Amino acid sequence: MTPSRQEEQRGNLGEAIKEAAWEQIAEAGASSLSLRAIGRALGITAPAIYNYYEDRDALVTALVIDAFNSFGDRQLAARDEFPGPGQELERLRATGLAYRQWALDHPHRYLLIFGNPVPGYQPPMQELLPVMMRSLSALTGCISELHALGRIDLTAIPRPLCEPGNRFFAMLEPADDEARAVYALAMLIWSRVHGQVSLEITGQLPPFPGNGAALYEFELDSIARQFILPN
Amino acid sequence: MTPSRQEEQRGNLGEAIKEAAWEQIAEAGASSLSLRAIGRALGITAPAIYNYYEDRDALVTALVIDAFNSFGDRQLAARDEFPGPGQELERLRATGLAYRQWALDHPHRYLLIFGNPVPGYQPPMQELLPVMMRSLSALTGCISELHALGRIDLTAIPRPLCEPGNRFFAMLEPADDEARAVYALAMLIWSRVHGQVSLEITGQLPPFPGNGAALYEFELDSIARQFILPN
DNA sequence: CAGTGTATATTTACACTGTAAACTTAAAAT
DNA sequence: ATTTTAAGTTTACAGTGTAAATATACACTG
Repeated sequence: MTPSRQEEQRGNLGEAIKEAAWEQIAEAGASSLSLRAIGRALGITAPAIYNYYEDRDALVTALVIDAFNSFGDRQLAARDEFPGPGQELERLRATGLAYRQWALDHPHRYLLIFGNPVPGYQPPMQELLPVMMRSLSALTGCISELHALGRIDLTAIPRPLCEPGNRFFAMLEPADDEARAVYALAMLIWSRVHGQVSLEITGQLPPFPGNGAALYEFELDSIARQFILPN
Repeated sequence: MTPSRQEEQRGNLGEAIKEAAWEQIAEAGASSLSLRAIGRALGITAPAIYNYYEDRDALVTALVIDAFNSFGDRQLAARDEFPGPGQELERLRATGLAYRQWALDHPHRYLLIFGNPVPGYQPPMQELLPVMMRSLSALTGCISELHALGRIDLTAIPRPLCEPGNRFFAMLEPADDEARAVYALAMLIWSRVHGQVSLEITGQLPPFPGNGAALYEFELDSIARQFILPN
């Protein structure tokens, strides 16, 4: 007698549910995620999922955290490709290129964490902030390094207001003026790469030479030229 | 005997359906749009909507077209605030500021036309391309003007590939190299403002001074300094 | 070993969703 | 006056998330 799918999966059903969810998201997008369809794929019924995730939102949160970790891993790995002193610019560029490549590799994960919020889903920031900050630390780290080397002039960068209720309050509150300027520049660079990448993966940009990279590399060069002093 | 809501609406139910849909979208976002809830709000049953829109997608398309027209109206109005010769830079900046302001005024409309695709919705480009091109014409017009005045150097701008199947194929196909470079620069500028605006209205950017405009105006200045030659 | 407790599933049920089909009603056209 | 047509309704079906009650099987305890 062959073991049922249910018995095969026993013990790691929580992970199997996430895997099935990713497969479903890869096919039809993040917001058409069906617990019943996940159950069908795993040979269980939909309410069984409630033993592993409190509700649909909790499952989405688990997926978001996984996505942030996957994204953060790539960001940090790209940064560490150029670990030496004197390679600060290469580090920054590598994280920039990795940003787009990860998004192209996992467009639905990208949209899940950086796109429109899933309807009705309120992200629990307390849970997400650590993985968010880790994933952005590659960029902010590069900026900090370059600033410490005197190669970035932060005086003209607008400072963010530090108002409670904002998504990044817990991140900005303990930061001094310099750190806030670093964050602001990171946000500015992030918004540029996000603009292109989000339009590209949603098919709203025409294709460019070099697997679509020409316009993106133009932007990376623009960022370096505008903000990073030579030498 | 008071006239039923049904009788009140008769004759312009098609418009009333769209209005109810916008109200619903303003409350819960674009993808949680319910035909039955629209019917409830109007005192009709859901299947009656099928007399005005073939299905849910057709209603979404009508909403998208309305949103593009509203957006385009504001873009063109902003451009026309500085109609004189010699005001080309002010025109460009006014369209840039109007871009953000319209998004802040109508965040759900913005996300509907420029954000994640609504799950399962395939936009009919043949219908949408005219209103899309009109709404982008304020920006492309400003760039063309400035280029004609010798104030933009397009040589370094990457040219888009013109491949069928892309969203903008019908727009790029008849354009010559110069027009394609204008489009490419427009896409680049668009991706920058879209990056900031989309992050801002989804609450992923911290607030900045001047009603959040400080970082955005910094970007508009960056665009002008990088691409527009003085005089 | 017997019995109990707990974890994990299922079944059932409810309130939603889009939409297809058949039916009713009222106005317009011949 | 009769027929046609438009624009509603009711009914029905297949799907959704999820709450509540129920069944089952394993682990621990007396």
